[in-house]
Amino acid sequence: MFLSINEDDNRPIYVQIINQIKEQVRSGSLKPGDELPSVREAADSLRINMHTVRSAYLKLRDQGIIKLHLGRRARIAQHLSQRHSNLENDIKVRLKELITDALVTGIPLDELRKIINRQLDQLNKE
Amino acid sequence: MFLSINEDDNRPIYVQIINQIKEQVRSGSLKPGDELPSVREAADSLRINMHTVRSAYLKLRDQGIIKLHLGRRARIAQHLSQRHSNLENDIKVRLKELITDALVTGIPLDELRKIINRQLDQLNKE
DNA sequence: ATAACTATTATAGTTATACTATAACAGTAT
DNA sequence: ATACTGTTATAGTATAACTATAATAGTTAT
Repeated sequence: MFLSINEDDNRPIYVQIINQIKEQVRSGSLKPGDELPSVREAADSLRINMHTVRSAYLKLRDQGIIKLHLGRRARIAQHLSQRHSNLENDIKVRLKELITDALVTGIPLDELRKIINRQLDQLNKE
Repeated sequence: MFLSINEDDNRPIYVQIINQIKEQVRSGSLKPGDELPSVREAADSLRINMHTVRSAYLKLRDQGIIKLHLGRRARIAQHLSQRHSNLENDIKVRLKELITDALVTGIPLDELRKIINRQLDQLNKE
């Protein structure tokens, strides 16, 4: 299974699951139509409750990333990337806060620029 | 007063306060040594409880951004920007998630680059 | 010194979030 | 049929994010 829980990560378990699935979608490990593990399967494997997995799946469904159907496993949505202006604005707000945090905690602007470009460039290469 | 609460923002009040103070520090509206409003003053003005303001101040103190002393108002720390590798790593993790979210929700990489550069460039001009 | 401001600490209660646990119900696939 | 699926319901625990009140203690101005 491609899911794991990091005990040192203090974010909620369901958020960690969401992030991991999103990352797999971004990298192409998960493609539209691909099946996700069933909530019971994932829960047993991660030794957590079924409902914790389900809450992650529900959020992903609300974000249009997966599709849920009674009796069938969750699947990656066929048509990802439905853009909403709200989402773009949310990204901008988070970006602004991230930059502020970096600057206030002492990372200089030019170094921040480097860190960002390094991550963006790495995505271009993939 | 330079603090406000956005009802539409679903983040906790104390987080909003933290972000606003950090942004003022970044922009230079608040400089090292400057006094913050007293917890009671801020609480009355925002119509919230003293302890909500205090919890924001405690977090800011833990991040080394403000100093607290019994009987005296909180002040912006003299020596900001104590860099910890943890903080830098935290920034990188948040950045990666932000990029993933942007890509998965349909913002193309080159446009994301533009959005980021626009925000960074704006800071250079200030 | 005392009054009026500060922060700090303690205690208690409310509401919401993030779970865990169990069970029943319903659709799907073999 | 049966063995998977998701869905719904109900209940409980632990923690976070507050609100409320009050007592204690240091600071500052008069």
